[in-house]
Amino acid sequence: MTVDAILQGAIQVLVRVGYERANTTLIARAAGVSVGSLYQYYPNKDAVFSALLQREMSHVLELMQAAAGGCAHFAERLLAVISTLLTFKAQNPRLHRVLKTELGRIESTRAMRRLNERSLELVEQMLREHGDELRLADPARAAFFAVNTVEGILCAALLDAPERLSEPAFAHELSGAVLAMLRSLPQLPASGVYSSAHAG
Amino acid sequence: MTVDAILQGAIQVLVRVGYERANTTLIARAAGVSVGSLYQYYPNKDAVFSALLQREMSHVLELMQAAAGGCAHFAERLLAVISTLLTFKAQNPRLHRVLKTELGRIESTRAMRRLNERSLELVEQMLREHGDELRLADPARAAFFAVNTVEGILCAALLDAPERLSEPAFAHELSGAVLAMLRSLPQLPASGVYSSAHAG
Amino acid sequence: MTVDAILQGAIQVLVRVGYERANTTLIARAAGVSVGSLYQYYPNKDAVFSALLQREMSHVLELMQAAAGGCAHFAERLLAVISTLLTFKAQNPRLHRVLKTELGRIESTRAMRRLNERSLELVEQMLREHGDELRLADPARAAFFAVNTVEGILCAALLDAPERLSEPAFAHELSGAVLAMLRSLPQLPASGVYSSAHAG
Amino acid sequence: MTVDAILQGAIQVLVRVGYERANTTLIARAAGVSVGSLYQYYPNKDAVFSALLQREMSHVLELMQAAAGGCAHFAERLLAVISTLLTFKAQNPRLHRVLKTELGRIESTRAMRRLNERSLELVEQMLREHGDELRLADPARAAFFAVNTVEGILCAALLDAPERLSEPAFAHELSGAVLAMLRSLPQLPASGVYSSAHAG
DNA sequence: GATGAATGAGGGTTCATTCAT
DNA sequence: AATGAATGAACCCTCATTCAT
Repeated sequence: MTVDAILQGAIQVLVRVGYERANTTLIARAAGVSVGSLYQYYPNKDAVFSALLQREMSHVLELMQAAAGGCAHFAERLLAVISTLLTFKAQNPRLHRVLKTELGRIESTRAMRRLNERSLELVEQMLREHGDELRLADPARAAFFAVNTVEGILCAALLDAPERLSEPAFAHELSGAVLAMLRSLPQLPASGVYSSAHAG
Repeated sequence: MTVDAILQGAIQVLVRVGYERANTTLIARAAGVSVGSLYQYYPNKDAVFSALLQREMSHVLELMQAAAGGCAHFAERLLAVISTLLTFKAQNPRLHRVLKTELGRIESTRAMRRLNERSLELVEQMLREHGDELRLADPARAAFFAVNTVEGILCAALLDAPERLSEPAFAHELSGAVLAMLRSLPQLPASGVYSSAHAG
Repeated sequence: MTVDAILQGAIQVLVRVGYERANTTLIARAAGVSVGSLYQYYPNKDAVFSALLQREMSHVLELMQAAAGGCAHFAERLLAVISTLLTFKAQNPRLHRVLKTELGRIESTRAMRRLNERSLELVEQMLREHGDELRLADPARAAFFAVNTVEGILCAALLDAPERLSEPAFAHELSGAVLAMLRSLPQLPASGVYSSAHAG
Repeated sequence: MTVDAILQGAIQVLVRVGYERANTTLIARAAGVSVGSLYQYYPNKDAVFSALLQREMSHVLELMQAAAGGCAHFAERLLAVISTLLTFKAQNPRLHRVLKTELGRIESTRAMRRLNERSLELVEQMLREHGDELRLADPARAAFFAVNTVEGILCAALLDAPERLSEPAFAHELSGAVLAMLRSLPQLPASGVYSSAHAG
């Protein structure tokens, strides 16, 4: 309850004044609690931002996971996942811009690393599930490329044109680009049966 | 002279302790000058980081521009440019990681915006010069995708595996991926044959 | 409580080292609080001095107002008010010398201006209440002359001979001088006789 | 030459930014010389302001002394002296406001004390020269009252209505007020001859 | 004599954190 | 558990002064 209020306060403050000017008093005030309470739930300032970052990431990861279900083809699934991601960030672009561009130091926290890995794994998992269709030689590497391509373009969009983030056209464009990229990556050698068939 | 020493000091400090813990005294000390001198050349702390960021970006932009010359085909050129970029950042990955991930607020400086635009323009220019080969419907948009794909992947590599940054294989992989992405983007309607057909 | 301690600290420091050498650390130390506390109650250093100046002025204004009551004739009243003022400043001449001679810039604060006006108004009011006796053509102007004459002489006395400030002879001298000055200022045209003559 | 340029620079800076923000670099720049040169002629910053204050005071004292000559009656002389003073300060009211209200600490310099005394002596001398007319029991005390009355009113006028400083009406008003004050001060007992004549 | 870059002590201010209530 | 006043280390920045050229 209080924990949640604090994270909401942190969001408000980050959006309003940015990371540098965000301080615990401001966050506590925005949360409607006292600084003392803030320190009862979080050991220090960075822990608040770290928790916020983790919550947001976990949340969007779940949304993406949910969106991924119930799609037959990989292209559909990719689009669904990317749309979900863009729609999520479009709900509060200022916040996500700040999280992306001003919280760098925190991102190297161990907990953050694990979450980053989880999102890589989610995508890798997707790629593996469509192994027949994609035939990627190295799904982990492909996931790394796909995830960071999306992150890079999303981050730039957050800065340049946050209002276009939620346009379906953007999601289509982006997922098309990522798909093309994935198809260009090294593929598994043609599987036995088919290749011998061709050879035959 | 002193200006340069200060930027070198800033680099050392950023590498050693990161942005949050970097302070003007530390920078001045690392530069071998006094704080007063630092403030004689830069109006405030952020101006130092801003100047550093600009210098690094300008430098790599020039290197990339030079690398772009003397390549016949687009694929070659793209590879040359990406290799140059990766090689440059690989020279001091810790620095470039910090610049990329902890200096977010500074990046919204006007001067930084202009440099970002310059790099977009450089790539857009490249794409236009190979218009016949690529036939991109919207070179500016394509440049936006290409640049930010590279940035996203580069940034992740800086965090995860800085040592692999300078491997030629990585540059090949990345430039191949970008090329594939570019080829998937909307193309101009076919010309040549049809137009002559119309003309005929 | 803390607020008061800070003002007492400011007084001590002003008396001990003067305005130029007074700094927030010194004031806080003299007040027995931390710098942080000082800044919890005052937005900046000058605000402390401003508050002190205001408090002292408000205080003496009230004392003067009280002293003014219960005097039948203007001469008595003027003497009472001036005696009060001199006695007040004589309690801490070093402080009031510093306040008068080293805090010039602060005096142009809006709050200070208003207090200055209040003291002018107090005197103007006094002059108007004794309109029959004094017959001043321009009480506001007369107040301006009277107040600043007292201020000028008081300020010089604070520098030259603070110990004589509380001597009753000085108050008598000064109030006599001010009274003479007031009587020399332009008067209203004679009334009474003439008006009744007209009426007759 | 350079000395004079520095004082002119100091005036410009005081007028433009006030005492607190006035620094040696600014003064040197305004004077068209280097900081080094400033320190060749003045041992430290305060010495510059002190010299300026002394020069201005000496100058106006000379002007007042000159104006005092060639006046038969005391009233004329007083008016001439006060007019000269007001006219002088009216030439640069901002400067003289700053000198009066922000340079308090410097005014307690020994050199300043001597100049203050000189101006008191000038007036005392005047009062003595018109001894027959004024019959003041204590000319030094009278000078103290007169000088500081003028200073007090002048200082307030400098703050409140600098533009009216040069109006002849103001000088008349002020000199009339001072005259009345002087006439109210304790007088010498009637001299032998006359009093016996009256008595007889 | 003149210059002005360099110095670094000093001071204003902030803010993460604590702890008595 | 909650509060928020108090703390004081830390940091940005200024500027009087020096001194090598």
